[in-house]
Amino acid sequence: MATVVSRFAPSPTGYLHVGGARTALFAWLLARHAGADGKFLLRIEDTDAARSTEQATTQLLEDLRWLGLHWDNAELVHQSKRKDVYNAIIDSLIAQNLAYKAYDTREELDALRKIAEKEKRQFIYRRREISGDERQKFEAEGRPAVVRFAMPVKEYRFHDAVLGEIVLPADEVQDFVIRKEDGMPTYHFAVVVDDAEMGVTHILRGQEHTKNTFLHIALQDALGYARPVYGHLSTILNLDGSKMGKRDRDKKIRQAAQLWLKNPPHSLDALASACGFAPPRLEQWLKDSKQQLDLPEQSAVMHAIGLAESDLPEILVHDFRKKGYIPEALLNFLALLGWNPGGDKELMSMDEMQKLFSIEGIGKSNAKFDRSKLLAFNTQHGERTPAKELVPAFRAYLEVNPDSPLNQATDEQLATLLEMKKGFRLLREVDEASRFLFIPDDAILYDPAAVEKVLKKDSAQGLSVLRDLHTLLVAQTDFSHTALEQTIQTYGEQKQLGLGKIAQPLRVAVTGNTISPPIFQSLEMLGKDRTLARIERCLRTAV
RNA sequence: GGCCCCGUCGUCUAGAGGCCUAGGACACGGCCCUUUCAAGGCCGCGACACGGGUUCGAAUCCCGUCGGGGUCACCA
Repeated sequence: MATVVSRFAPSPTGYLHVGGARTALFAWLLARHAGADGKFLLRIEDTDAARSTEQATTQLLEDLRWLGLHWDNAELVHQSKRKDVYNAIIDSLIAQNLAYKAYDTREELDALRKIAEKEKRQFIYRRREISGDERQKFEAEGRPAVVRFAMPVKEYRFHDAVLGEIVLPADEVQDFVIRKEDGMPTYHFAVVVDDAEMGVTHILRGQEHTKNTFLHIALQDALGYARPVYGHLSTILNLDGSKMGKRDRDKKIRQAAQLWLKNPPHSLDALASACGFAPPRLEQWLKDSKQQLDLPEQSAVMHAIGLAESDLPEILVHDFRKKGYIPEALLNFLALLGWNPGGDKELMSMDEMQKLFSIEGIGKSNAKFDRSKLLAFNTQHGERTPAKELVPAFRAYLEVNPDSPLNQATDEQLATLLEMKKGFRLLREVDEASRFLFIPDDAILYDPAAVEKVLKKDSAQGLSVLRDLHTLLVAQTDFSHTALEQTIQTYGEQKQLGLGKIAQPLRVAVTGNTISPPIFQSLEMLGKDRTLARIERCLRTAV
């Protein structure tokens, strides 16, 4: 089998979002499919100092680890640290006259673009000869310059592994910037050099890069690099057809904030002080849909206007983790957005996906992200995976939900909980449904509607059942769920009561609510003392 | 707007000229099971964007129309 070296090369501007996750997954799958001959590399594209942050890199790695998309290069490649490498190559390109310094100011370029636009033609940048005098003058006055690659004017074509033959006619060829004024290479230059140096053979990336590929192959030709296999992936869209982006969360918060300001009327200053913002900053954000808040700012605003995390669309990998998705399920779902192994196969383990993956199976058309299908996938993965194996995912969930009392639980307990709630849709459901087991007895809050319906109605039949049960359970020595069920079954037969009439009062007494994991197992886990304590407290205080 | 890509149920898709009165999954509706919530079982609803060709025969090939996406940076 031929060697496959694929890579994922994100720019660190925040948490990983699902589109990026899918790109990473495909590249990972491609490498893993090749087994021992495959490598998956990770590189950080941080040539844009203004947008890249250290923190974002950390988050990115964390997300990738959570997904289980492990990379094979021990040492992470940061483009920002390779400036000298790039510049040496750029200088040699200049020496060979394959690249040149261009002194146009941004204003000049803008003006040229405007003119082109007015004349309804495309702006094409080609080398503009300047006299030696002029050059000297520019250099003397220290006029800033970029370096452009002198792209040979000819037709370019390449075979895209997913899209097929792609052509760029010669009249669209132009000289593009490879070194910015600040001395950093542009993305186009850095990718080409790094992919070559890292020995990358397969590049899977978003469709927005399709046309960039011509620039990259021109550079490869000039530098004598081999041309890797390219495959451009379709875009993931929202259900309404809009592009699924990190901004969607921001958008939702902005809408909610505007609504909050309107009815009932609140002042901008009130909101600003509630979330600790300077009013002008807040106002700007509210008006300008291009502005974005960072994560802490978002939660400050959400807190101020009473918007819950669960009201926001999940976009970032982190959101899905926090919500209680299992990484394998997310990955399985993502994989099927634009790829399928052919036939009816849908539910797959990571191993199966690795085995079945191929570039040929990648589709060309955009896919809409349907969360309800993802939810179903999560449910099915949860169901088919043994509870024990789900514990790490549950832990990872709890890690980002530090407020959950389940953080106190042992792994064994978590496994039991998972087992009890088999059929759960989200880990969050297991969490929320089990919290009653990990809070103090006197912290149970009785839902008034539940008390009314289950305990008080029908001349307080529920209450009298509860008193009977208390007596029975005091005498109960074996508190295993099977023994408990036995006892209560017998009681029901004697009283001619269906299990519902007995289980529900018990549920309310122990959990405060009408919804819980299976009741007998819950009682077993709670233990005799706490069960009795809760029944007593309920009889005493709930009515 | 120029250029590039795409177009099968509401959604993800199977389909590579006859196997298609178009298959699966999710969602939705109904029924069943049930100690709650789920899960599960069964049944149902539901698509080849449109118009022309080519062919004995087209969801599959060609052309056009329409629709969607991408891209036109010293951002990646």
